[in-house]
Amino acid sequence: MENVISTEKCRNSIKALEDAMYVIGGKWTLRVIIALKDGHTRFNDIQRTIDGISAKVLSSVLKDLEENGFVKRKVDISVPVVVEYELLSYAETLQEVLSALVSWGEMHREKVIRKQEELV
Amino acid sequence: MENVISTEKCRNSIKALEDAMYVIGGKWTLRVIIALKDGHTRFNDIQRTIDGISAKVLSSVLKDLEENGFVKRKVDISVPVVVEYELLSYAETLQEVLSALVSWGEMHREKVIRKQEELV
DNA sequence: GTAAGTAGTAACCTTTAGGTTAGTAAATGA
DNA sequence: TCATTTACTAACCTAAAGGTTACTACTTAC
Repeated sequence: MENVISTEKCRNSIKALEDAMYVIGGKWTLRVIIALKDGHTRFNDIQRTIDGISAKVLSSVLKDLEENGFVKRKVDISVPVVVEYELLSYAETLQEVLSALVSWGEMHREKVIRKQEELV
Repeated sequence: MENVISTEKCRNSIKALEDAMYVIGGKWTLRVIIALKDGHTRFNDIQRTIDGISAKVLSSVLKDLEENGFVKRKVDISVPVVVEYELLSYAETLQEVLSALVSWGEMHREKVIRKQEELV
């Protein structure tokens, strides 16, 4: 019985992990979120901040972010139309994931550099 | 000056993030690490625990994990040959990332379910 | 004698995320 | 007047991750 419960817990964790990776695992997803956090709210502005992203990809990432409740798309019907992407508070729930990834990445990079230096 | 420093910090964080995603962002990478953590050390054993993974993919994931210092491949030259994959202590550095992803995924799933219920 | 298990690899195919190019329509700047 | 900016989209293409099938050579179990 104990066992059944623990394996089910385990399965749930794995599902959760896969869900998380599905939502934020894209090549550009987190970078777009960061650009929005840094105050870039408009399409071309975001595209300019993120080196290498194409309009097509940015557009689809923004749509996904909207669907997942991270972002609100606000259209100001003026001439010309102004579209603004607003980061919603739900995006803040990613903070822990984000900082865990960044600090692990920094640590890993240092390790890789140390290893390279040893080889010289 | 202030600005130069902060934008460089920012660029570094982004690099770190991308490095991290590059290393652990594969479809199966974290699942293999979890299987190893759960005490599955042999090839076919790991493959059986991870539903859907093919031998080819498992083989390449294990090679990557070895290269990145997460895993040691130990061959016991007996008849038949026994190969064991040992999780190294470096894999423990992923703990924070792993639990952040799992708990975020669980939270997100609950949110999605709540949303679906509202629509009924 | 044969089926299944050991730890994979080779060769091939498919899917899909992402990249590229071109174009919209209206407005502003040089 | 011509180029540029706005916020995209359509159509197409590429690369790479991953999937499938078949096979190795040896051993044990039935």
